[in-house]
Amino acid sequence: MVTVDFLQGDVFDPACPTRLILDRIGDKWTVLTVLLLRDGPLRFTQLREGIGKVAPKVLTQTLRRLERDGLITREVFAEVPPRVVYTLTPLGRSLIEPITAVSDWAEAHMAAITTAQREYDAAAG
Amino acid sequence: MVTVDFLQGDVFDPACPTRLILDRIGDKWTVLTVLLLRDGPLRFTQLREGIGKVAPKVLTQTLRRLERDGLITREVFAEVPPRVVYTLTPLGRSLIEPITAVSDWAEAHMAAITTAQREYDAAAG
DNA sequence: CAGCATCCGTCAGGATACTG
DNA sequence: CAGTATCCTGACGGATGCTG
Repeated sequence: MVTVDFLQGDVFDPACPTRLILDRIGDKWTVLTVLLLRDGPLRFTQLREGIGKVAPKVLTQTLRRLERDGLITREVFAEVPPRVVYTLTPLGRSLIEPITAVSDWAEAHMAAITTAQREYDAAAG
Repeated sequence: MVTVDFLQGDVFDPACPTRLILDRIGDKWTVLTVLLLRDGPLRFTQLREGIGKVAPKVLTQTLRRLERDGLITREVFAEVPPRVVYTLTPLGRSLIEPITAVSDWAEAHMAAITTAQREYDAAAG
């Protein structure tokens, strides 16, 4: 087993924290949700509309996971009709920075990637 | 549609570069592969053993995708037995930095996340 | 409004066996 | 050695309908 010792922890261990976060980041709506909440708390429907095309079930799953991880809080107001507000915790807010690092990289190198893809596809198929 | 204008590009667009990279990062072996290649070129079997439990088919998929995106190169030596060497391109190498940012965040906040999870699970189930 | 319940399709990922 | 060829499974994501 090769180790990657410039990273603490064993990325190869399925229980590795980095793997956990990578999995979160990898799923379809988590990052988008965090980004949407960046400018302030939002209600369920606002998130739903903000994201575009999410089934409520899926959004709920995403939100529950984020809540469980301590990245957002869920506040229920005992009103009729009910109102539920989701807010980034400081922990959740702090995630924006590494996300942005990835995003910046993506923006910066998108052209190169696209070019590489075109060349690859042209070369063989 | 809410926009997240502190990020260039529309993260909500499925064709968004950030989404593309996020998807790559999200899949199971891409990041590990890049990290393994950090210290120099490796052969197929070395990667296979380094990762631990990957079906050859899956590793091939991962490598092909990385090659197509221009993050690694694939060199075939016409020998018997065949030898194939994978190497990070400068582009691929540059991805290590944002990955590390995420990893560092994960390490730094792992304890907080685990605590949050335990509390959440204890509160309800 | 904010979801839960239910059913369903897809596809990444995996196990296994075989080959240039 | 470095894959390819097959077959298979499960979890994620989605569509729809209903309810406190």
